[in-house]
This record gives sequence, C-alpha cells and structure tokens, in this order.
Amino acid sequence: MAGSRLDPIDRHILAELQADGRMTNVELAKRVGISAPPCLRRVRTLEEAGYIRGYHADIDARELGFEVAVFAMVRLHSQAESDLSAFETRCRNWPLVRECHMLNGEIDFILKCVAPDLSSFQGFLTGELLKAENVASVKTSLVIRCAKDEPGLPFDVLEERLTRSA
Amino acid sequence: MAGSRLDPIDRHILAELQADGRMTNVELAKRVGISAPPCLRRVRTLEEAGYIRGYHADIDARELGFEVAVFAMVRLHSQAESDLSAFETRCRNWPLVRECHMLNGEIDFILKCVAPDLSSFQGFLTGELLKAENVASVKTSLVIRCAKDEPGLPFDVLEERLTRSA
DNA sequence: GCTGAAATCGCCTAACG
DNA sequence: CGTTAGGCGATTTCAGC
Repeated sequence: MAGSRLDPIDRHILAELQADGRMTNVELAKRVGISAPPCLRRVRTLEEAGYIRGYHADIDARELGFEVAVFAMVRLHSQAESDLSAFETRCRNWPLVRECHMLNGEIDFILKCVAPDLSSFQGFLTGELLKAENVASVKTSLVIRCAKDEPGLPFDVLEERLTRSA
Repeated sequence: MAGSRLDPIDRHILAELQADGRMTNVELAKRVGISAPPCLRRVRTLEEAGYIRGYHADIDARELGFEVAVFAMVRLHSQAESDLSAFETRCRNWPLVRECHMLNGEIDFILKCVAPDLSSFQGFLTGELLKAENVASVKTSLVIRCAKDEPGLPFDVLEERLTRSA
C-alpha cells in the first residue's frame, strides 16, 4: 500500500507540517519524539521524495478582495487527448482558474474559479472560457458560502487503515 | 475596495508567503525590500488580522495513499437554514470530505472528497452520505486527472486591478 | 506612527559518534 | 538516531526619521 513506505514518524511529521507549515524544526522534533537533526533530515527527504510539494500561507480570499468563487462545469466537443490537454493548458494560463479537474461522466472538466467580483468573473466567462476552442458548454454555480475548506488530507483515516491492515 | 487597506509591501508579503510559506523572515524581508524587524511585525499583524489563516505543507495525496478524488453534487429535500447548517455540520465531521460549498442553482452543495481507494469511497457514499438525513440525491464524479491545483490566490490579478483603479 | 541598527536568544544544521 | 558546536535567523530593545 502507498504511504506505508513511510514509518509512523514520517507520517507524524507530515501531519504536523500540514497542520502548521511554519513550525520550527525543534518544535516539530519535540512533537514527533526525536531530536532535531534527524527530524530535519527526514523533512528534507520527504521534500525531495515529493511527499511534500511545498508550503503555502493560507490567505483569506474575501479579506484580500476576492469576493466570488465559482465552480464551472465544462463540456468539450472533442475528447481526443490532444484536445483535452490543449484545454488543460489554457486553464493553467487563466489566473482566475485555480483548479481544473478532468472528470468521468457527462461533465468533462470542473473548474474552481475565484474573482474580485461578479462582473470580472463574467468578463472571464464570456470573454475567455466560453470563447475558448472546443468548449461546448459551461454551467456555472456561484458559491453562496463555504462550509468547509480543509487544506490537506485526513491523516487519521490513513492511520486507521494502516493499523487495521497491520 | 477590500485588499486596499493593505499597502504594496503587505501584499508583497502575502504573495511571497503564499508561494513559500516556510521562507525565513530575513529572506522575506530582503524580497519585499525592508529590514527584518518591521517585516516580522507586518507578518504578525497580517496573521492577527486574519489575512493569513495559517501555513500548511502541501502533501501529495497519491504518494500518501489517497488514490481517488471525487466531486459529489448534493441536493437536499429541505433548504431551510437549520437543515442547511445541519448538513454542513455533518460534512465538517466527515474526514473524507475536504471541502463543502453551498451553491446556487439546482445543486445545493458540492463536496470535494478524497479516499484511499474506490471501495472506501463507496463505503462512505452508501454508508454515510446517501443515508444522511435530508439528502435527496447525490451525483458523484471521479477525478480522472488533475490538470491544475493551485493553492492560493492570483496576486497578479489583484495588483492589476489596484493599479488600474489608482 | 513608522523604520532601521544593534544585541540577545534561540534555532538551524553541519560533523561526528 | 543522538550529541556537540558554530553560524545564522528570530525577536526584543532602543534610537532616529
């Protein structure tokens, strides 16, 4: 099983850094029960192995002036691989699109977008997304309110699985 | 406009910490062009004012053993406020549900879920979500692949807006 | 008010056992 | 993995703009 190449201390490190990515190494070491140098070595290894992709401040979108969030469900005309990846490349270049996931089922892609206000989103929608090549239809849903937005992964679920399979 | 209570240095700090949340304070100070002490004070102020909600390591879900991601579109029978918030509370207690957004339109909520594998997601779907009170229907879409998943916000869009309105 | 300079304290991070 | 130790960063204090 993936994730089991990591020992419990590594998983503990990941869980702590997910919860507080700015924690000092000595604090982290104390929490996971080892001394600072091996702890730092583990963190570096986890970074280089790709378990840790980066560290990011979590910034309040509304406070910063991004008042609207929108999910856009996109259907394409062609689902040929070259057309799919062309659309993905376009999404990566649109700053208002923060996430782009290819889905199974009738919808080809779901996009999570942010914008300062409704009119700037509509500018993007009509001026960019709907005009883009190969886009057949776009259904948008405004986020009325966000009830939960947890950054990472549920480590408790992982631990439960690993102890059960042990 | 929101976000304009911040001066350009504050916005620069936020952008840098969004890009690398583990940057040292002296490096941050160098990048934003002030010395370390006032830089640290600004960071603390931004944290206390709620602009910065936290710092999180970005962990690779697949590497950790979360192989599947799913979007679930949920409709409820009742949209009375007490019923909406009851559903939101349930979502907050489901570890596999990482995001829960209330939407306008025909779909009441969109949930972003992760799971170690399909069968554990289906266990959650049939054992928890579909059984939950007030849930009328759930349409799920598996994420085939993720083309873009940027943490954070597009600061360049913000800067462009602010310079244009200045 | 703000910033920057200096000084202290604590942490980071080698090298070694 | 732990301990030691030297260098650097963090953070307070204080002076200046």
